[in-house]
Amino acid sequence: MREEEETEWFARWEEHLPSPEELTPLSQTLITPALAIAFDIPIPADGNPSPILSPHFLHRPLPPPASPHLPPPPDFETSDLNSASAASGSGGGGDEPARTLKRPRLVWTPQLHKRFVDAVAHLGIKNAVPKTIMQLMSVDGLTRENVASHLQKYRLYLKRMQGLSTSGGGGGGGGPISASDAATDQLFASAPVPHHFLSRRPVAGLGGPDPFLPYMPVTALQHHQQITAAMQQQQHYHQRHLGHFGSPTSGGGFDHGFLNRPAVSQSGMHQMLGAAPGMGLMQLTPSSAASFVDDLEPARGGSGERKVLTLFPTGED
DNA sequence: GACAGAATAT
DNA sequence: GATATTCTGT
Repeated sequence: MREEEETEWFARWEEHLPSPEELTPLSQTLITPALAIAFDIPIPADGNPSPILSPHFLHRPLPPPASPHLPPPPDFETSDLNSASAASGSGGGGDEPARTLKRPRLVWTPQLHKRFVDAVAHLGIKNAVPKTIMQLMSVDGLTRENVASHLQKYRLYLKRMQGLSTSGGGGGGGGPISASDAATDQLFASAPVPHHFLSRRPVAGLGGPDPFLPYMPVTALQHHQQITAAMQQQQHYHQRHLGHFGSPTSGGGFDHGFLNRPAVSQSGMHQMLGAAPGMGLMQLTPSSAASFVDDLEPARGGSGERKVLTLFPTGED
């Protein structure tokens, strides 16, 4: 029956949820040492180098950059990043420090989005407001603005989904959530939308007994394994190149064998980003080194100075 | 003044 | 298109 299905997907989805421990921090400072020096920004070994992020990793025994888990990103050409950022980097000088201090663009990875959805689910769509969501997510460096922005988009997505399932129009026929091939859908599809989100409220006839699914507290979820999430992220990016999402059957699709591998020690990664001056991209990346390589892929080389920031759940909320 | 949500900009 | 920033209402 339907319920069983939901229970099933939920159970599976849950497995993919990142746990704070797995996700643990690894991030990078957004300000490279060079920049820090250039702009006289203090970088305490055990403190906050910048107001941008709270670098747990900073006082964390950072694994050597030569970590076996950190193979040189094939697609990621440091030189490109460097040169690209050179204009805005310390060398470019053209950019003001203010720019450097500017909060970098956050990339909502599937993992991060999962946390987001999870939080929203727990709060209930009605109580899900940026601040609360942010707190529930417990992601270091994540701001209310980040969440608000994402929430805005998420709502639009939900609305769209509702429209599809409600008006029965769109190819949604099969289920409530028929992932389209839009990038957005891929991301959002990576974290199932609780069905009750899609149902426009207890409509007569639907008779949803509970507006809520039995979501377990985030804290509980956090204890789950999540290596899979890392994989999904990787796949997410692969998909962008290879084509589509739902091809678990194909050898290259879902390789659960890989997913089920013992969690890679989160101990080290992301330092590399720090090595890319001018790169302010921030990504919440789970500890799996396996995924970070792909993560680094410059989502958009066009703009030249896109920045990514790596965030991570702190779990200390 | 803080926050949420929407609109607009990058 | 994704995310940030700004604007407006509460």
